[in-house]
Amino acid sequence: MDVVGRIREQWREQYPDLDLAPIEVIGRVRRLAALTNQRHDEVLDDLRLSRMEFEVLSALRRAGGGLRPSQLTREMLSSGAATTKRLARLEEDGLITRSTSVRDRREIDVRLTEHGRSVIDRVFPAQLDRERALLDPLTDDERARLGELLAKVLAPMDLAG
Amino acid sequence: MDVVGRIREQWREQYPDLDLAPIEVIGRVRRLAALTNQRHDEVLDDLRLSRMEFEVLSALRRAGGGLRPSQLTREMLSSGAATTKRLARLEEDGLITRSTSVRDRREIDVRLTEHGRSVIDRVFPAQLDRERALLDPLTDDERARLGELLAKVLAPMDLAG
DNA sequence: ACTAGGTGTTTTACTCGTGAAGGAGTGTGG
DNA sequence: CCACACTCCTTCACGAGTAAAACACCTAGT
Repeated sequence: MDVVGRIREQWREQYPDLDLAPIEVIGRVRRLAALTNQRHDEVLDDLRLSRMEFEVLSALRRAGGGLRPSQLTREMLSSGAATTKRLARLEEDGLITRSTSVRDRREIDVRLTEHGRSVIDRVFPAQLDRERALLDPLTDDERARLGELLAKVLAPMDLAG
Repeated sequence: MDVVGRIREQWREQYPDLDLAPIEVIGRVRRLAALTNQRHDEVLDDLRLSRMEFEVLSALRRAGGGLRPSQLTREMLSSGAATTKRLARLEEDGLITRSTSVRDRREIDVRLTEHGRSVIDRVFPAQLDRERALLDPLTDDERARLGELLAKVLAPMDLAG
């Protein structure tokens, strides 16, 4: 039995009449996220890059072109203030540029620099390998099934909030 | 297609030759954890209780008796310093007591007060209902299968560290 | 008994996130 | 045209987390 299974056992002893089934999913999702975040951080620490800075570079890289801070904020499920700080730091490190849009001068166009792009092109595949290794215990079919089931839970939540 | 599916599409356009399958699982796990944490927080905000304080009370409640700070730290995957701060606040609010152990005076025995216990006995079932609602899109079989698959990924990680 | 080393908790100094207020820019109805 | 409402981004004040050092205590070898 895994850690979450033992936790559920403990709860069952305390609350024998409660339906504790949701723990099996939600508890594991939260714990798995915490652990994968830790692993992610270990790799990035060596590169003097925080996980959230990595997220910014990733969002820019996969968008293919420039993004505005408000778009980045939406992608990252965090506050606008956090985005400003991350961008300031990434700009100082020469990984991105910020330029005010000509058509609407409230808007900022955030873009990867040459250097920023080369960093993310190096780091992203390495992170992907790391993630693939975590899924080694699953067969390809199981991995696909797991992805489907997660999508089924996630889809309505993303619509709602 | 859900948000993570669209993100994978974007990556595929940028890196057509990379195996992006891990995103389907890891990306969804992380996003789902972030969203469920947000929901959790909403409920707790009304009660002037932070999510991490709730985690402390939960760990104590399901343990059935007293725990030491180091045990709580392990349960919560966070630093010892964080545990100290949370316990200080919970003690001030009258939800727990801290007493130094007699046999080994380095150790602290953390226990729920009457009040702390009544708070968690009220809040925990409510959170469980909330979590059950999130899993409504799944049949019972799907929920069970999802739990199993997550356990399969989680078990080796928990052993490792 | 003394001390060297180990363990359990707290303190310190710092980073990073947040909500709310602020500043700058756009645009619309009178 | 101009004031008012709205949007986008940033700044501010603060709360919470962390790593590392400090502190308190125990224990085993001499």
